[in-house]
Amino acid sequence: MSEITNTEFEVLEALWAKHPATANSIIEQLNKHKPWHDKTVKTLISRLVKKEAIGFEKQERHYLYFPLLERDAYTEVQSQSFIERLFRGRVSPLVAGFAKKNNLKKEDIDELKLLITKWEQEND
Amino acid sequence: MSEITNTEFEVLEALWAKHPATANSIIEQLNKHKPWHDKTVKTLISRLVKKEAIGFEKQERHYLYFPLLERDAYTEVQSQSFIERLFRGRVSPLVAGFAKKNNLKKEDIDELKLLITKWEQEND
DNA sequence: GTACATCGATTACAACTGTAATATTTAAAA
DNA sequence: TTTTAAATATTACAGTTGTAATCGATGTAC
Repeated sequence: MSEITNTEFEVLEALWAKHPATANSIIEQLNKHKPWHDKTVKTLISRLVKKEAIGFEKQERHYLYFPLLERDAYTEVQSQSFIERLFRGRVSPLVAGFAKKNNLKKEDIDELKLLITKWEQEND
Repeated sequence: MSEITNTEFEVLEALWAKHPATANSIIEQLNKHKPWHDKTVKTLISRLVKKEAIGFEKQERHYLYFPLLERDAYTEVQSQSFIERLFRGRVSPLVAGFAKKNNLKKEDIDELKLLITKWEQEND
C-alpha cells in the first residue's frame, strides 16, 4: 500500500474515530477542525479507497465507509520507521528530547515506569 | 523554513556526519548506502541551500558546505510534531508500542530509568 | 592559448499532493 | 415521467519531490 499523505491521514482519523460513516458524516466531523471544502474531502476519501486504506459498502443512496487499516497498526509502522530514521531504532533518545524540552508530564513518567516494570518481569 | 524532504534529509545526514564537506565528498559519503546519481545529490544540495538548511563557503574551485540546521534541533521539532499528530502529544504510547513489539533493549530500559530518575529529581 | 574537464546553475519531467470544479448517475420530487 | 438534487466519479491544475540532463563558467593540460 502506498503512503498515506498528511491530509489523507486526517480523513482516516475521522473515520477511526467513528465508523462506519458516510462521506457527509466524515466531512462534518472534519469541519469541526479543518476548513476543507467537501469536494476536497471526497477526493481524499477516494484516494484512501484506491490505496485500500479504507473500504465502503454500498447503502441505498450513499456509501458507508470504514477503515481497512487499523490505527494501531498504522501508528506502529510509522513509529518504527520514524525512530529508525531519526534515532537509529532506539526509542530513548526521543524520550530524552522530550525530557529536555520539559514535555514529560507525571502521567508519562508513571506510564513509563509501568512499562519498565512489565518489561523487567518479562525479560530477566 | 519549508519542510525537508526524505531525500534531502539523507543529504543532511551525510553533512551532519562530516562537515564542512564538498559536494563530491557528500556524494561519496552517500554512495556508500544510496545508489544516487551525482547530479541527483547536487540537486538535493541546491534545494537544501535554497531552504537555508545548509550553507556554503566558496573555496577556490568548489564550495564547502555545512549545516545551518542542527540535527538536534531538527529531530526535536520532528519528534514533537510526530508525537503530537499520532499520540496527541504523549510520548508513552509510542514507547508502549515499542514494548509490545519487543523493540526495547536493556539499554533502552536503562536509559529510560535514568531519564525518569532525573525527571523526578527535578520535578517534586 | 585552445580544448577539455569539472563544478555549480538552470532546466526537465513525471508522479504525487493539496485543493477543488465539473460530469455523470441515480433516487426522489413534482 | 420529467426535473431536480445529491452522491460518487472524473478531470483539473499548480506546487513539490525524486531523479536526473544540459548549460555555462572557469580552471587545467597540452
